[in-house]
Amino acid sequence: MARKSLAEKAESRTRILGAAAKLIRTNGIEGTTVAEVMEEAGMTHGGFYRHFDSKEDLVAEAISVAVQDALNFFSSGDSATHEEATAYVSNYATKEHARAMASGCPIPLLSAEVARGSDAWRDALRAGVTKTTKKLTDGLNLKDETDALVLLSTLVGGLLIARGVGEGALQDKLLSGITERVQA
Amino acid sequence: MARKSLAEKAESRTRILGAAAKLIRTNGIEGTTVAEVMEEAGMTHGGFYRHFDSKEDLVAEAISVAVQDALNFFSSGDSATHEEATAYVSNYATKEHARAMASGCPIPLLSAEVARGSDAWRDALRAGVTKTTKKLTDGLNLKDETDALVLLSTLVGGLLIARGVGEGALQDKLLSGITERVQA
DNA sequence: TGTACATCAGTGAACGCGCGTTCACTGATGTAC
DNA sequence: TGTACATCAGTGAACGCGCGTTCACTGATGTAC
Repeated sequence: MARKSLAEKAESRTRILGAAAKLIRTNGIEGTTVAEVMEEAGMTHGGFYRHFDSKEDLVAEAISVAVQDALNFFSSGDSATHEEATAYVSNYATKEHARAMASGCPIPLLSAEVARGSDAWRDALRAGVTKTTKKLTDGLNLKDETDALVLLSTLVGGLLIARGVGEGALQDKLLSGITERVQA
Repeated sequence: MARKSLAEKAESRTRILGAAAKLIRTNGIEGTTVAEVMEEAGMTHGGFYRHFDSKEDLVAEAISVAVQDALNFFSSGDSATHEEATAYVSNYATKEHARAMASGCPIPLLSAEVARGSDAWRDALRAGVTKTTKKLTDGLNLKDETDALVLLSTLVGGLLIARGVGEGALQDKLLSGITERVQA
């Protein structure tokens, strides 16, 4: 295949990152292959290294993309409206979110692998946690960011456990319990 | 090598499961190889299939072992003393626990992979969540198991995020915030 | 209780396979004049 | 503005490697008599 224009290259890169952000959440980082990502982006695997130095490199950027996806739930800027923040909280611990891995919050899906991964991966995830914390603190008028971190922990832990135990009575009790007790 | 006695075979099996329970928490399920597990157990990889049908099989049992490890924090039986339960809670969201992957709580370490895995894996994890919930409900005199599930979610989510963002100011704020606000 | 022999725990080499990465190649794009 | 040519995005085959699993082999264990 012949050379593509710079604009097309930029579009390819965006497609690769989007595919990776989706696949690492669905199948995990180790469970996602470079070839799969490229196929999902509509290309063959050989061209991958025109865009990224390594899979590790791709993953670092894909985490940032997944984090940004999640933050796009809020209006742009550093703050959030009260409506956005309460909607974020009440949509978090739900069956729909538990099932939606490809587009779900990256924190419960990726944290364990990121913990064992590179500094760049943790940097990308930390940026997401920090920004989400700011949104919640602001939107819910919490007294400090620590309150938002604890709230986020409850949501993330609840969703993680809900997925880990699988669908059924325990998951239902857990998800409804979280949503109930977390409403401000 | 010659045949081993039945007693020796049982000891080998126990060593393999112990090694697997430790390694899957340290390196993840996908990040753990059969050869590594066997080496950690003091054997070569070829003998593995005298004990387990497949890696998936081993992992299902290893999750149960890891879960039992965590429950051994409590005295035996279904209930727990108040001291045990408060100690469990106050030791959970700590730097020590965040660093101790090999012997740490399996829930934050394994849930994401288990969610994508087999029914047997989820069954093993669900048993752990259910038993831990009972211990906390009982030991802390909570009004119902849902309260215990929400508490466990906060602890698990907090530890998960702490590891995901890595050591530093945010992790410190998160861990101390959880421990503070979770004391009954 | 002793003997004969079938069983099988563990070894180490080998299997097929899929991984991340590299490479020669193509021809349109980008650029120097 | 047009021309000549160097660049390089993407292809598809190939690389070395490590994975889960299989297998022939060994000799002490377990068992049938």
